[in-house]
Amino acid sequence: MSRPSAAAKVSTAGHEATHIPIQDASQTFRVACSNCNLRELCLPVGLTSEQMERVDDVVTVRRKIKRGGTLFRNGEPFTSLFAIRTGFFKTCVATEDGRDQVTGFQMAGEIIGLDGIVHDHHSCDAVALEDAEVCVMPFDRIEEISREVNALQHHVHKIMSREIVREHGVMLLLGSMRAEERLAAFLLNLVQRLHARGFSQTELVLRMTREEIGSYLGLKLETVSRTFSKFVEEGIVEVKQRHVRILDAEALKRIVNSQQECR
Amino acid sequence: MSRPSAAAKVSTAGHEATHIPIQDASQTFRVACSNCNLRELCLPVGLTSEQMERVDDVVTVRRKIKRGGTLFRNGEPFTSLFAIRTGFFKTCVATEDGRDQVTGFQMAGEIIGLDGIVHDHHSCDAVALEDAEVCVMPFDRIEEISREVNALQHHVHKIMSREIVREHGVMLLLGSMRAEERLAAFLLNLVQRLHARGFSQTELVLRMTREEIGSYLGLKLETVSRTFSKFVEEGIVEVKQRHVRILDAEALKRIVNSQQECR
DNA sequence: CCTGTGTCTTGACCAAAATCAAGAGCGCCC
DNA sequence: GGGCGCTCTTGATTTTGGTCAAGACACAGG
Repeated sequence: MSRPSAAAKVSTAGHEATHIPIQDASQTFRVACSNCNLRELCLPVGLTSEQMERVDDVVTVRRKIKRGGTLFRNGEPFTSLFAIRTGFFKTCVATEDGRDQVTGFQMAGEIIGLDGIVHDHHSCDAVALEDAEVCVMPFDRIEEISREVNALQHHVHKIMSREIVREHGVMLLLGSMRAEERLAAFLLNLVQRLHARGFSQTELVLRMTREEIGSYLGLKLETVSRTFSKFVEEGIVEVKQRHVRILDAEALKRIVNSQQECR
Repeated sequence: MSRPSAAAKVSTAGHEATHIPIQDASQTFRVACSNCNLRELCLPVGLTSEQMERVDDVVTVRRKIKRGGTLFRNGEPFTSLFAIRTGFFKTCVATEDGRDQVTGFQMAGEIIGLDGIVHDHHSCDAVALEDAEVCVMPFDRIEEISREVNALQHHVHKIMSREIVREHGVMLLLGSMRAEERLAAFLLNLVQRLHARGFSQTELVLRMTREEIGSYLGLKLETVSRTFSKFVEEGIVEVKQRHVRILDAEALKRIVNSQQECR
């Protein structure tokens, strides 16, 4: 089915709650957050079992999306948020004249669809970059239950605030960093999020093309490619197509926060 | 006190609820949203008077900030959201190495402080660009009351979603537009928001420096200045320091969504 | 009124990234 | 297994916007 791939093989167990049981996805019929290995990513911690029961009702069904398929599209009515169970998504917005901008890459445990709340319609596309499965959470139900379970209410607020803060970071990146800094920041961010999910701290498989990375980082694909090559030359990373091994994370960190010294 | 200035003089009345009573600010002692001329910007519409009474309790006090002063700073504990009553703010984030990025400009009726929810601490600075007054809304109280008043709950969600969508737009701007497009989009956005508040559709007074505009748009101040000059040469705007008169809004719109045709 | 400071404009030059182009590598489908 | 996409890499060239520098302008404070 889906492929845990190189990165998954080197996963360093440990975090019991962040280990992703990709194979189980299709076998799980009981849709219950309380049983879900990702619950510590999606849900508030420290719920009583009563509260947990209420929260279980937030997820109605699951939905599978094939690679290349869309979870939702700009303009479609908004009804639900989605928690990613497996797979990898990109979200992107477009101008009238056809240019588009990847606004984020989302992985297991992350919540997608928040853009739709304000106008009752989605304002971006969510595209699966690999076969994926999501938990469908009707938003009116989220609102209903979060009136009863304070921890859920606060958790929803936090998720939205987190997204706002993340986007601040992207604005900083797009507004004031050079190509190398952007790519370094991107790699560090990806590997950090993967690591939090039990994958390697040093190896990753990119699920997106150079063009998609470029779109996210405000660069052309050629620049992304050249910058990868530069990092390889400098011995900072190894790159074989979409497989990336980080040899010198410190160097990447140095690149990110110190444009001054380099010039 | 604060200055309505050129832009205010040409304001085209009409919208009764969006007319800003700058002079009244300091005279108002009863802190009540129900009396506030900005309530249609801050609050859900169609509340019953009972609900309105509950919602009035969201705002505890008002706070004045002098030009140049900060409403909150990166790292400070988060307790409240703020509704801007009068004045104009910028929010900005910074990297360790000192670069900073303006993430937004906020005006009357807009809500500020959402970044603080996720970590109980603010992650950006909010600086007043002119003397300002805000309504302080303790967040625990917002959560409490929004459990009782569904419309408020949904409104809070919408405000956060709106911010997320706005930031998507900024990412699109930073990631894929050229200098002229960025500045054109910026001017159109500003004037549109001012117009919604009863000000002119064609005249505005910039409350921020060229450098701050540049930071927001991912450009250097010289580029902002040059781009203004270019627009002036082309007869699209008139610029006298911070006074801007838009002569040809259509031209600005054309610049924003059509990099293709121009080249 | 004058001076000083912060802000803005403009010019000359430079560097980073975009563009255009060619070709290599890989994987998918027949 | 072979051939056709698509993706990626790399080079040459152009363009955009950044950098450095000088001076103009406007406003606040003495």
